[in-house]
Amino acid sequence: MIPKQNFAPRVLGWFDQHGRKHLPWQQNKTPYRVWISEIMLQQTQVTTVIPYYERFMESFPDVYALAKAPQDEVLSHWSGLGYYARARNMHKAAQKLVDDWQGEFPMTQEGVCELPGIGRSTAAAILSISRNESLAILDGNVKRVLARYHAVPTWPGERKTEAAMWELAEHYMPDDRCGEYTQAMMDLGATLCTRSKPRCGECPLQEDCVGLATGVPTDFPKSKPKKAAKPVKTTQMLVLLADDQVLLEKRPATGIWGGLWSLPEVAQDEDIIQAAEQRLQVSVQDVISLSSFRHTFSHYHLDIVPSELWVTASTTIQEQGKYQWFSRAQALALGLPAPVRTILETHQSMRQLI
DNA sequence: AAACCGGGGAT
DNA sequence: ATCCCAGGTTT
Repeated sequence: MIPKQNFAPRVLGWFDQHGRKHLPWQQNKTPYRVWISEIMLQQTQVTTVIPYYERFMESFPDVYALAKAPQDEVLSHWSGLGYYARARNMHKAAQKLVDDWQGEFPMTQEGVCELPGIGRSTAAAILSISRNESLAILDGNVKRVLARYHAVPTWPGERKTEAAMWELAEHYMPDDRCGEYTQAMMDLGATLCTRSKPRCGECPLQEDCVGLATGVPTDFPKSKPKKAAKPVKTTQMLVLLADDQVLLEKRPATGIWGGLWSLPEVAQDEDIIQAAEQRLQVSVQDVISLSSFRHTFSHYHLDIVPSELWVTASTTIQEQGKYQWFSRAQALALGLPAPVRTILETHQSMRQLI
């Protein structure tokens, strides 16, 4: 059992002296007002949120006003905050509160979690701040404070680590002054125990913060392990040959190889003859497997499985714009993705062997 | 350009 | 039940 070490009293003492207590949503702390502030603060800094929050409350002073407002009006009040899905969820949640809960927030955390856009942490924030319930939050700020205080050795994105951190959060949650404690933890993380340059000298937890004792508190929380192994994707590329010409496909302007001419691709598990005959409108006479190879991007490996298809072009697919037949010389003069160029050059030597 | 972020959606 | 992503900002 981890001792409590006066954790909450120290955090609350610091809050009494240094915490922010006059923000708009810290007055008249109804569940509704706290909820709106929490959603806005999930995505945006305090100073930006304040004017949005005040305009929002003026137009939608309670859950009934929000529920009956047209979605467009809600979104226009959100305009500039981004993450519009959260505003839409909020609007839906307001309607649910009115329809199913007589406009009141449910009495339990589980009940509050049923509302769209509200999960365990946000529900705990709403209920602890507005009703002084002893429910712990675990947002990014609290994660950072706890990860440092205990020098948590693993990445909080891991399920086990996250579960352990929820236990810590609950362990330190006091039975009194719950709402203030929630506020205090968020403030501590936001103002002192920041991601870089934490001001440990001013922290109420400095004497027994294990992260600080290591000498490098910013080593915590441990960051997401760098993918040593880049993910591997596989694709099949088709070298369609008809009358000494090869079929290329113009890539969409955006995304990988945007705007370049490339070989037609077929999904890893797809039958290439079927795919070619259906999608490329050719009749396949012969198939030759070429050697597979790996092309590596900054963020993944692409295993390419090329095949040479000897075909007769039955219809006029070349008129569709996206596809075009080229002589090998023409093709090699185009902007081609490096692996495609490799295939076409290799193919030339293959051809001489046949 | 990479990390971060709570919740939702997909698997 | 678990993993991964959308949609942004911050470092």
